Amino acid sequence: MLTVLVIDDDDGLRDTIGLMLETEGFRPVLADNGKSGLQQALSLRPDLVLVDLRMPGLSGIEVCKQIRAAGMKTPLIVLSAVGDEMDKVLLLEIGADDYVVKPFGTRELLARIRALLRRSSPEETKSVSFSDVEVDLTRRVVRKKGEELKLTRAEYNLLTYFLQNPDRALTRDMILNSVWGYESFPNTRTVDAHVVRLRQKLEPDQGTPHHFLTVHGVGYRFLP
Amino acid sequence: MLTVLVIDDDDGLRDTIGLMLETEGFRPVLADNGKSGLQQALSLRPDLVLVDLRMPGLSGIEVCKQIRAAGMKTPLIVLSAVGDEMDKVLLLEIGADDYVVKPFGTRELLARIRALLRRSSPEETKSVSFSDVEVDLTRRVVRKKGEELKLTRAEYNLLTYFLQNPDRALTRDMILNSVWGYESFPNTRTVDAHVVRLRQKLEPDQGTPHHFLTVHGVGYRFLP
DNA sequence: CGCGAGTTTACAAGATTTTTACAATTTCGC
DNA sequence: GCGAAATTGTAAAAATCTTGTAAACTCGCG
Repeated sequence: MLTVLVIDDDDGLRDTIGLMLETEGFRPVLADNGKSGLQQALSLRPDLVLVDLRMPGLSGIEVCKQIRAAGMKTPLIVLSAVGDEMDKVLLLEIGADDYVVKPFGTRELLARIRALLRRSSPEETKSVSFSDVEVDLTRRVVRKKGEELKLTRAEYNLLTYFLQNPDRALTRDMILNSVWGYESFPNTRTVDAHVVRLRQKLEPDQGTPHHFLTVHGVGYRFLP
Repeated sequence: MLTVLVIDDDDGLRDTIGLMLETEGFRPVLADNGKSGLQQALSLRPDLVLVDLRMPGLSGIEVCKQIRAAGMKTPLIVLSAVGDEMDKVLLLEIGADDYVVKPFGTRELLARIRALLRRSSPEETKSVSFSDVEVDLTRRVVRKKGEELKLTRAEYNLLTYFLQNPDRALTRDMILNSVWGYESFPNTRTVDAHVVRLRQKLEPDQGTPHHFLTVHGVGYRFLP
């Protein structure tokens, strides 16, 4: 019998899912916050984890990351609310395998659980691409026209941030906060310096950016 | 008549397998938990053992290890649930010979049992290799160009962790968590120290790593 | 005690990040 | 359109961070 860990602070939803899993032949284990959920994930080693993205305390993002940081490869489904920005890149960044947007039917959730369990055994390589650039999220390697090229940590982080926010005007402050975090306070010009290097390394047409566009007076916009 | 020991906590499955074995001309012996299964394995000396990986109490992993620790060479098949990470290295680490993913058909299980009995008579050595390095998982010995070299316990554990996670960017924390476990909290630089020694002992081209690559700002990546 | 394995420390070498300075470009009032 | 002011591009210098490595240290054990 397969154990499914459900981490969600919404009591009603958590119980609903638990009941559904039980009737469908799974063994549900419930956690009502990120901290205890993470502990159970690590000690229990469940066959699959469902985790709510938005929780007080330890967020779903953190839970996912730490589960992966502990070396566990357990299939992981994120439950996200409607407004949440949820894309493939963020998903892979935090190590999740799939996501379901609330509100969802139990049928849909079940289908995704089964699908994930079915395909989770063979190791998939996870990558996203745009134009002639391919970003391999598990290897942390970037290829342009198939040939591997080296990005530094900041460049790589910036790139994945752009990938997570395609076609949106992003201020330098937004970028700094998201990519550099709240701890460090670099000059906003730092962003420019790194964008320059991304362009040098990734733009197909040197001299005229096609992907990393500048939004004058604001910041940048990434166009896949 | 060949005796087959079945260790599984799932009553239905255990009985199904038992029945199947009986009709196929084997003598099945059933155990519903790891502890009694291990005892029976040691006292009964069966010709083959089927063991469920995930059981309360003594897990299948432990059962396998202890059977091997007791010096028994009995063929051993692991029954694993879908989500379980099950690769050649782990399999050999714990001393199992084959595995079947649940749910499985009795035909498939039977075929594997027969195949294993057929080839289990001649002593097989179990190893994985990369470049000119050969890792003998049963003997816990590493050879480079055929010549045996000594790895310490930590070095060996780190190496097998790399072997289990080829071609993936691994953070120092992931490595620490998986190789050193949650109990001890060594400095992350400890990882570096051990990687250095693995490189010194295993890299063919001293000075430029071909297998133990560093991912600057992140950790390491092992390339077989 | 002395040994061996494992861990930490220290520091040099190297890589990356940030800042800086100046050139190029864009914006905007006229 | 013109020119000043603001903004951005860019390369190179400066500051910081990371890693490789060896040596020092710790710990358990015969």
